[in-house]
Amino acid sequence: MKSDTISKKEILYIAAAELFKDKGYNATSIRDIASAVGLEPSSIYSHIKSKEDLLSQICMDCAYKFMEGIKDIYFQDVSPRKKLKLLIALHLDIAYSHPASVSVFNDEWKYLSSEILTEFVTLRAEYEKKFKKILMSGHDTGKFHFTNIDITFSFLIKSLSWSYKAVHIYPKNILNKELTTLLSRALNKCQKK
Amino acid sequence: MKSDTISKKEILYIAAAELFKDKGYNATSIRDIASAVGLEPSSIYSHIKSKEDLLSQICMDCAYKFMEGIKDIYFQDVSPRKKLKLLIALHLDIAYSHPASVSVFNDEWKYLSSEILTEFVTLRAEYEKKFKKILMSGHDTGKFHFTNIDITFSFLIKSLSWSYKAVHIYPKNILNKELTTLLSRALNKCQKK
DNA sequence: CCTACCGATCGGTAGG
DNA sequence: CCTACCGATCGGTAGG
Repeated sequence: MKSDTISKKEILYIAAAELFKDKGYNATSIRDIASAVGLEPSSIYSHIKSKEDLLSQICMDCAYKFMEGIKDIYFQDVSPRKKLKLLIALHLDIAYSHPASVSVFNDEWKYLSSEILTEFVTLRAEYEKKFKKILMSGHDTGKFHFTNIDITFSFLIKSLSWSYKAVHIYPKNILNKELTTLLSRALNKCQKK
Repeated sequence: MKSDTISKKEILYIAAAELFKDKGYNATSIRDIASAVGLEPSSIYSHIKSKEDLLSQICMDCAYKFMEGIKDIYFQDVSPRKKLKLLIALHLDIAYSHPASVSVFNDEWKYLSSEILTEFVTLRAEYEKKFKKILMSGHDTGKFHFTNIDITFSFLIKSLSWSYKAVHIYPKNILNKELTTLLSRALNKCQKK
């Protein structure tokens, strides 16, 4: 059955993500990928049409996972504080289930060629817009405290985007708890006693 | 005079940092660097001995700037909270004065070859150790609140390390103020009213 | 600092 | 999926 076999293309995809993460996209050759999956270099091209195909699939898959995740959160009828917690969980869920892909998504997307790059950047801009709207709704209701929305967004995204590196060090729930505490407090104004 | 001339080597260094930042180390060719400074590719080798020489100079210069900066802060007789503020200022000072180098330092160091890589990683480990000691001294005196020192360190470092991207967007003092507020609050336990 | 050039490696194709 | 191979580009050297 389709659903319980893993295609050669998927094997290539997984091997490529791992290699791109470790060596970087440009330093990874088709020959590296071929030998990782036990094929001759030219045989790769029976399954993909170019090296960049692998990169764009990895990056776009991740981008769509984040988009779907934030859309779901965005339209839920819960408080901004709860939405922030869901966003943290979203980043950790994706990072912990696909750490190599997230690494490539974070660090190698800039090597996408123009067509796909445009699509990627557009998606990322939509994500940023939704994320900022959630932050602003918390800001306007006095739940979140910050001055500059752009700085605050960049700060939060960078705080979340290294989490794929923690996959083999801490269980997800430990990281989730600590980051949730740190980030919630960061946006929370302290009452002076 | 030596002090008011800028050597060809320094020109190469600056051009390389800019190109490595924009295209990545592996995607930047000696020919790219040569044409950026108006030389023939082979002439580069009158000033440097290899392409990796440029990368290692950029990365190690940055690494030593951070080391010197943290040593100075570490031995000052001020509170942990003040030291954290000085650390934020250190990261912003270096990022704002050498944004391209900091970008390369952050993202391209992994392409250093083994000898220099070892030196780099050692320096970074020392930096991390000092940074964590500052955090722990605040923790032990009840000034900083966190559970996991490693997660908290990674969180802070990542929060600071994107600042080179902000150089052409916000004045340094704006970014400093916002980050100082966010990060101070992140480590600060809120008194319930 | 240049002209001329080298061996190695790259992504990818032809043909079966 | 393989053998055989291609043109392009790479970092770097020789020699002046």
